[in-house]
Amino acid sequence: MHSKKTTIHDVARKAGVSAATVSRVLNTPAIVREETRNRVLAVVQELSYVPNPLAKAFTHDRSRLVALIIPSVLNANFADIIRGAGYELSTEGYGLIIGNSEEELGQEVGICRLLRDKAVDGVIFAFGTGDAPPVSELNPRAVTAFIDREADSPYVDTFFVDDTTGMRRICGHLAELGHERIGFLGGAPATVTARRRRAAFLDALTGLGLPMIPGLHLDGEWTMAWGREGCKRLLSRPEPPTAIIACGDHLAIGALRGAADIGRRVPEDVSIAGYDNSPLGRYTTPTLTTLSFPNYELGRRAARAIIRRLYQPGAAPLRWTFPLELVPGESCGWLRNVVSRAAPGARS
Amino acid sequence: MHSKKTTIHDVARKAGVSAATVSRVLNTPAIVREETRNRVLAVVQELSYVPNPLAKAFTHDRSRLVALIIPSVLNANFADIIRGAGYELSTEGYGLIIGNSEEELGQEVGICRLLRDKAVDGVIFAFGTGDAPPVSELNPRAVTAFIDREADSPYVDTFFVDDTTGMRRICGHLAELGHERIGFLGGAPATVTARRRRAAFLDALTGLGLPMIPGLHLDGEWTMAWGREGCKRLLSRPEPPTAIIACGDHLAIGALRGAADIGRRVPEDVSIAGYDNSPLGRYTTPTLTTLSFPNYELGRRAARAIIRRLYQPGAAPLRWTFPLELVPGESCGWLRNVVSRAAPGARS
DNA sequence: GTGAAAGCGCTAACAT
DNA sequence: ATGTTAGCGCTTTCAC
Repeated sequence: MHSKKTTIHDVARKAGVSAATVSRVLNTPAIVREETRNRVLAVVQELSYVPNPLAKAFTHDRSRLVALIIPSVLNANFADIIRGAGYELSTEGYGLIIGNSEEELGQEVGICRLLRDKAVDGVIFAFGTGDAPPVSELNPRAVTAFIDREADSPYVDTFFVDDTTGMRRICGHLAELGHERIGFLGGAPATVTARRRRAAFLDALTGLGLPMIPGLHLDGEWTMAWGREGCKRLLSRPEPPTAIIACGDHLAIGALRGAADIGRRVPEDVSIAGYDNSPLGRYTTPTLTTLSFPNYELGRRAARAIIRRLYQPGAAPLRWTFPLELVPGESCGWLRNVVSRAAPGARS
Repeated sequence: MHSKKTTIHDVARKAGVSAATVSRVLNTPAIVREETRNRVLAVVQELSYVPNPLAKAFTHDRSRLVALIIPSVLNANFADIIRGAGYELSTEGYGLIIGNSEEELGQEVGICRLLRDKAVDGVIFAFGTGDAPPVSELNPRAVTAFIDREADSPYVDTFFVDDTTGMRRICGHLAELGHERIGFLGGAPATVTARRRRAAFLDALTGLGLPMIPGLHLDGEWTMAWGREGCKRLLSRPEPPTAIIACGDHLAIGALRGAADIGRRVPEDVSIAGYDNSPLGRYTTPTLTTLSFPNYELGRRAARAIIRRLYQPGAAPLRWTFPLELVPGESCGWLRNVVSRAAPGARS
């Protein structure tokens, strides 16, 4: 049990040099004479000296900590963002703090306060509410980056996915399969993500000349439970949709279950499409037709952007939009199968 | 644009007091005269002064940061541990750093090095490899807690789940349903968790007087892919098991898919049980018979333990074992259905 | 190339 | 009840 931690002065004394020299050996080895350097290094080794990170952080006024605020750690997609950001940050010697907002602005405020007390160097806001993130609660020095969320100031980097094209791909796919009555399961309307996807969906419908049936477009929450419930609601209508787009894989998985609850088979009775290419979608039965979603990449890019901006505060703001590609699965099928089977009411 | 951050001295000067008094107002308000206090508080407000957290951390020699090292953020169970720990920590003003070990000891070493540079106050090791965690790489002052992993030193708190009873419950359930040929899909044998669950399974078999058929007990990895593959392997045997226990819900979900791949129905053709009560198991079709698993609670308790030990370094080590209860789902059914294999008659 | 000294912002004795 | 002083461990001028 060491009575005291060894400091730079202990090393200096033992090596017969000044603390400044030890510091130089450790930080800018090139500028110190080789002989001195080796001597110091030997003592460092011998005493197994490790510079006090807290003191370093203090003198540098940098914690080398970056936070990622996401609506939920339970969603496998967000988990991939964590992975991407974590990978990028750790290779640069940065630590990653996770903030779980549960989609509430209040929580975000609390998290930001906490982060201020942790002196994080940067914050990535991913998805979340439509409200402006409470950056004012942050350490003013902290730089920010946004994922699928609009920035409220210049000099922040933003990363989006191309929902417009993505929705067009999914809708186009369903249209090719003969579907016209397409239901839509939306996320929490309080989130920009949900609003944007909904708008993109309607846009795609129009672009493809498909009928617009507002009663088939439901808003909800970002939970599997809602996917299940919403799906049942849609399928229980007198004129149910023949295909349903759930604008998130979690919703889609819930929808799959909802269909099963009321004895509808997918895709024989109804086609169901997801949105974020969750790894889970490869294991459901049927597998999910969905959209490739660059979660890992989004996390990496946002982390990169933070680090970059830490070193070049005035760098031009990045604004990146990732494409979304169709990932065909078994959950969407031809309309004729539905027609031959479904009984209820007339068709439009 | 502030040319400089306002410090405690700025506040002191403006309020006509010493820095020490400002510090007292902020930290131990009770001991300063009300009038002075109010005056200082007013200035704090006016200058919107926020104490430099880095300086605080430095002087206190405490970062108020705790790390959680888990094998994967992609697993919904681990996510619940994150949630539990995050909740507990944030209410105490602690930040949570996530370390993703991907089950590799090498990664753990790297993470611990990183954490040392972040001067974390405590580390929770959850699951992971069977090797001793590289605590030596940590800041020696950091306290530790372990989840489902054996501690290598006294004075650390450990949290386990009662695999023995848990496995007995599952096996007992299957036995009641008439199953005797029970297959087992294990996790990565390098992890203690996998080894313990396997041992508990064999133990349960013996306890129930069920036949021990080693060929039906497979080791693998902690992935859905392995669950799928392993399941197919078991079911393709000349004498396949009538029930399979996957010792993790991810494995079980993979197994469900594996059964579907080769056209076996669950539970009509084969029963499949999971292990960690993942929320996903409620949404699969069929829903998973599994074991309640106190992930959130494990995270909370471990975080609590860390905080406690931070304040009482010499506290007696905690060793807690959580019970595991059966969570019946649709994925396990009566043996007679398997035997007859014709009509899907009664369901359990 | 290296040392001396100042200082980052805060807190904790010690005085008063 | 409040002010003074002395660090915490490191980096960084500025001399030499």
